[in-house]
Amino acid sequence: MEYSISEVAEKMNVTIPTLRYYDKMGLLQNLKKNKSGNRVFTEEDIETIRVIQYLKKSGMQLTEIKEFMNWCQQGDSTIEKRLNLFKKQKENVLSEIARLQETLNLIEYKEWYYTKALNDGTEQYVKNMPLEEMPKEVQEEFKKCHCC
Amino acid sequence: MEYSISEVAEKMNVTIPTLRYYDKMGLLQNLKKNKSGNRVFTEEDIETIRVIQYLKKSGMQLTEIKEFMNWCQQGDSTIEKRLNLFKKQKENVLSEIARLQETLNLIEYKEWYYTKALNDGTEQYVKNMPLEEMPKEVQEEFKKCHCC
DNA sequence: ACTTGACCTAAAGTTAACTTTAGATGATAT
DNA sequence: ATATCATCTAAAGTTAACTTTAGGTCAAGT
Repeated sequence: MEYSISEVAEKMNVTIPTLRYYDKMGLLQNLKKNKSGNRVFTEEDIETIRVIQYLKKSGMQLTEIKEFMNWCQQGDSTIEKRLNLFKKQKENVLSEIARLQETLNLIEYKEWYYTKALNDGTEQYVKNMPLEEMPKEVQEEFKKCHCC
Repeated sequence: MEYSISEVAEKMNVTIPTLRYYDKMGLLQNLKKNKSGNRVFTEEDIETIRVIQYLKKSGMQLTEIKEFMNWCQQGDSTIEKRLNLFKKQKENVLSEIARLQETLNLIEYKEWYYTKALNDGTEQYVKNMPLEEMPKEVQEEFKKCHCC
């Protein structure tokens, strides 16, 4: 099955210029064109786009992704490099998740804080609430965060 | 306790120009200066910087964060707005975590894939491995992803 | 023959969040 | 008195990842 650029753009939720840009940057190294010069995407090209999107999410820049795509073209001699790359990106994603979890903790503290303020009709009481009166679910490290 | 800009930069792991930039953008609305015009940071200013960092992590832009800081100055009339903001950011962070978890699934599949390729000394076998021979831990959705 | 629609390229423009530069000021050390 | 240091401002520069613009090609429909 083959797809036009507009079909791929819709399917993968990117714009057409973005796909052209990726191609121009060398991220879609196996992408073919038909006789009138239009890009023709295969299932494999679409999988490549999916991988690009995940690698971006894992914190890689397009130039790094391009380098990875070069390695893929070079065959078995680059297997170890590629494995190491994925190991590194795994660490990256894990620490990113941890950081987001921490962010969630702050946000949940604030949610509790402003819910109480809304109930009271004023920030006054929750702002001055002694630590020991706060519920345990409210994260310890944010209990003193009353700046805003 | 009060801090100079360089102390805060080190403590909060940002550059001095970034702190000046945040101040100029109106994100540090209570920040004071001493008689010779130098910024003097209190604990509360530092907490504000911490909140800015988390709000950024939750996906907000600096202009949106500035608007939130304005609401904070406006007092009790904006409590509901602020609560709703945190509710929205919570959803944001949760879906961001979900997306990263999905990214992790792909990466773990690739880790498995390239570990096998490295053992084999070639991609050949793992690339052509029938689905049913793959370990269950390798996520269903990536079993067909052999593009790179 | 002509219009339309989907595609193309090359090049310039955009955006957010900084960073860098240049030049100035004030407090402290020699 | 002078040098050093940390700070300041305003303004210009940077970067990545697109997006937009301008002008052109090609195949299909009327």
